[in-house]
Amino acid sequence: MAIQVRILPAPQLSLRDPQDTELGRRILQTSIKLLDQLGLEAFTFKKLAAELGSAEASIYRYFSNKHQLLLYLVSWYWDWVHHLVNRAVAGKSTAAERLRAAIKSLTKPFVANPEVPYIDERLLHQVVINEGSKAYHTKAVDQENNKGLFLGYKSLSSEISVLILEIKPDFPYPHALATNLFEMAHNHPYFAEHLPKLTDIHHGEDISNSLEEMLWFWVDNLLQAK
Amino acid sequence: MAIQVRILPAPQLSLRDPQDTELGRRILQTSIKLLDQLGLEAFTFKKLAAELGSAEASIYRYFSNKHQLLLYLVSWYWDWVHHLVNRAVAGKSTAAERLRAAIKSLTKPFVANPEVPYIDERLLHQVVINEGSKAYHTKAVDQENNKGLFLGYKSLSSEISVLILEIKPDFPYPHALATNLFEMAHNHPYFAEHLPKLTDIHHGEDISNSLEEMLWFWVDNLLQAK
DNA sequence: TTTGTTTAAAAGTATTACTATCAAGAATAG
DNA sequence: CTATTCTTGATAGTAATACTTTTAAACAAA
Repeated sequence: MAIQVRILPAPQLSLRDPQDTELGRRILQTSIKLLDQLGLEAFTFKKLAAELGSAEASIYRYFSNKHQLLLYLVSWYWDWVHHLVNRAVAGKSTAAERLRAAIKSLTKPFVANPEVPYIDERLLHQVVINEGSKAYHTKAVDQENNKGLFLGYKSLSSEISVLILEIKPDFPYPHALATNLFEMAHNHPYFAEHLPKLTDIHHGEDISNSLEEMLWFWVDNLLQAK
Repeated sequence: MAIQVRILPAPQLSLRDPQDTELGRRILQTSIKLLDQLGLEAFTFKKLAAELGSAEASIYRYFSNKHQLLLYLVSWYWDWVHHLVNRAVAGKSTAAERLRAAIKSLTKPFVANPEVPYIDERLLHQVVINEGSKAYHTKAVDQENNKGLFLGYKSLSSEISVLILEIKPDFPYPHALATNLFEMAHNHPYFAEHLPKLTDIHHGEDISNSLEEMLWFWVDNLLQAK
């Protein structure tokens, strides 16, 4: 019996859920590939349609523009990471073990055998590292936030901050620390590759291990505050 | 005698230095205002020209596109903050005092009497908070980095990491901590305003004081690591 | 006075970001 | 099994964007 994971992004994130149709799933799969290759700026629905052997107008039936598609993908990503965190945290008995496991999931948000056939989690992880911050750095943030488009990110952040408070109930900055962990988990691999002067971890082999170590160092020392 | 501060961005950051001409200075002044009002996506050279009562083609003589203009402004910003940090650090006798002063400059990068008449530092600070990360989240990062377009940011980061090592010579992540301070200094005011669930500081009156306090808390605890 | 530089104005091109229409095929309901 | 609805691909069209080019006037420098 194969257990299928299905992430359910809020309906406002698309005109209709692309996961429901063959074309929709191919849009997701191919847009991740193209976003990785071209970057958000050079990515267009026209190029995506060409790659799909489909028509521009067909894509517009799923997403009203490329920003909405990006929001969908980013939101999918955070729901996915949330799922991984939940699974990793499940067995652990102490709060410290749970936080440690959560950090491990954050720094390695993909699995050997992809569970969702039309999403390459490894590639999506790259895309979110490269383009993710553009999802909320826009003039429409407040509107989009009111529509609940950032709930995935916020609810994971909130869950991590609960873990933090379990370890140290009087820690004054649980949300900031949680967010900080996410930001570091994405920024430092990017810096290591492109702007190495800005970090101390090194591009190459086991970057996710040194990243995990660094995040744990942060948590461990900040939670020792008296 | 009036002492004039003049920031000198690398020549590669513009086709010709806008600070040299009246039109150039008006381009800087007005583009900051428009970027703040419209955001990078809706900002165009056409609108800027209209606002200036000038022609689109005239602006293209200074900057080859809006991304280059953004890079120029961001670079100018970091050189400016570097200047403030240098000044703040100057009198202090201990490394801890110097770091504390640097953090203060980071969280309040403007002065009562603007020293550069054609740049509103307060507004530029806002623009860099909102749009700054787009300067390096692009497919051309590596090229642009090789051309030295991010030297302003990197050299300030390097200076702060030296301060960190003066306090604790065996601290394993001086660059990451320095970068982290910059990122937090920009992200958390943004979060406080738009995505308050992601932070613990509050939008309003003395946000820069609570921000300074939080950054110091970070530094102080991380540097206590044994 | 001549020369060079800088600008505003206008016009033109290629691409982007959509919107609308239509016909064929697939799925679905009665 | 037929009528209807839904979905897609194809085509065309529009407005805005991101430039580039040319020209002529203003001005500054030699």
